[in-house]
Amino acid sequence: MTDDVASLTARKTPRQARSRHTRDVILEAAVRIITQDGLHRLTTNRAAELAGVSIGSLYQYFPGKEAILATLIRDMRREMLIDIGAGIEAGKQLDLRDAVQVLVEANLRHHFRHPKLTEALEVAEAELPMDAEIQALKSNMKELVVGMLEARGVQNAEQTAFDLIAMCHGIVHASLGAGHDDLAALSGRLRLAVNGYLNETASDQDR
Amino acid sequence: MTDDVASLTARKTPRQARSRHTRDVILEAAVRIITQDGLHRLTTNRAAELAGVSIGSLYQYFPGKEAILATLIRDMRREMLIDIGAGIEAGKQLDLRDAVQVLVEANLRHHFRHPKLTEALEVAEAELPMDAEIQALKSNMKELVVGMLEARGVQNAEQTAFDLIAMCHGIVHASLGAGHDDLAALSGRLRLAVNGYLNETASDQDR
DNA sequence: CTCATATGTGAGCAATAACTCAGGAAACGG
DNA sequence: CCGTTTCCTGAGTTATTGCTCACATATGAG
Repeated sequence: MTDDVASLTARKTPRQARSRHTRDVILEAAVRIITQDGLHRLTTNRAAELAGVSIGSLYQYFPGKEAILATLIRDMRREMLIDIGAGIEAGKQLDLRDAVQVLVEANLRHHFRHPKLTEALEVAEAELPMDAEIQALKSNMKELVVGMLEARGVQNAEQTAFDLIAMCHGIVHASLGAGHDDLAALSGRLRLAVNGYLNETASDQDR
Repeated sequence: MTDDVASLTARKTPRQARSRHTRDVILEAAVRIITQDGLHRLTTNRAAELAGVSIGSLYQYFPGKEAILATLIRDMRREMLIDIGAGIEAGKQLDLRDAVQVLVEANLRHHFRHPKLTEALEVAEAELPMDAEIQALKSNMKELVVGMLEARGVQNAEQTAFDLIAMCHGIVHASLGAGHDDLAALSGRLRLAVNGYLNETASDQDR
């Protein structure tokens, strides 16, 4: 009945190596369940069992399954934020289209690195009250992209970032769902979509 | 336990007006639950209660909640197929970009006509074994779009249709999730995305 | 009116999930 | 060593959900 954000944060932080291990084992088990059987098959009992840990231990670190999901989502968003930061740094000297493509490919690699998990966590995120940190991470990611666009003279950068991210996400999601697993081909199609949008908005300058 | 498609089809078809009514009342209750409380709050007991019908009656027409969802999905896809057919007919004389835009706006209106429901059903569809009719409906929809593109000289129409649908879906989904409810603005942005993609692929002819 | 068929009822069983708690085992500091 | 803190255990409680079944009621044809 606690519909609060409090129920999404860890209950106790490990102090010994032993406990950090059980915490990790629980998270790994959760990942295995999600990737193999799907999000709705994740339960606290099942996760504890698969982790080879008692249900009591699980509740010592997570107040519920939402907290487990929130932890995984946090980890994912942190990783993404780092990737985006690195991508922007790497594309510092590139022009608009190439710089965007660097980010697109970073995101693509993320999906291919964690097949199924990334998709599932994004679904979970949509139907979960996000805690402050997750929101901050997403906000930071957005700001990085917006800044990158603005630095290259894109007007209405907020809207552009929103749409570019949304349409890439749409294509990636649909492709993975349809079983397309050719990263290079996907990358090329995303480039088409992104460049097309950018050409259409910026009716003048660059290229 | 029955992971079959059999569990997705109706159990008994109504023969009297009375029973057709209870069947409809159940479906309406399911829709209310989904739109107000979300997909995961839909249970057979709850739906029966909200419908003012006994749980036994529900099971006379639906072997489980997946069957209810499958019915709603079928209805949605039928409606979409009709809309697409009408849209293609209406845009018969239009050029590629305008014809596509007609379809895009038909889809947009569908989302705005059934706020939340369409989104929820598409989520449900993704994690449900679709029965033959649903698959056929989706296949027909795709063929209509592909045919429309081919009739206007688009090469690689399959891929193009896939990507256009996916990117529009992505933008619509993200926008609705973010609370954007300005249909006209959304329509304009989708036009940008679509035209951009089309310009990028068809490096020659038309326009 | 009468009976066969169709439809409706809801108590209640079985399975599953979330979560607690009293107590035991391990680590750690001194 | 020994006491304290940390960590682990898992049977058991509570709540929810899916679903059945024996029985009640309505409808329609003859």
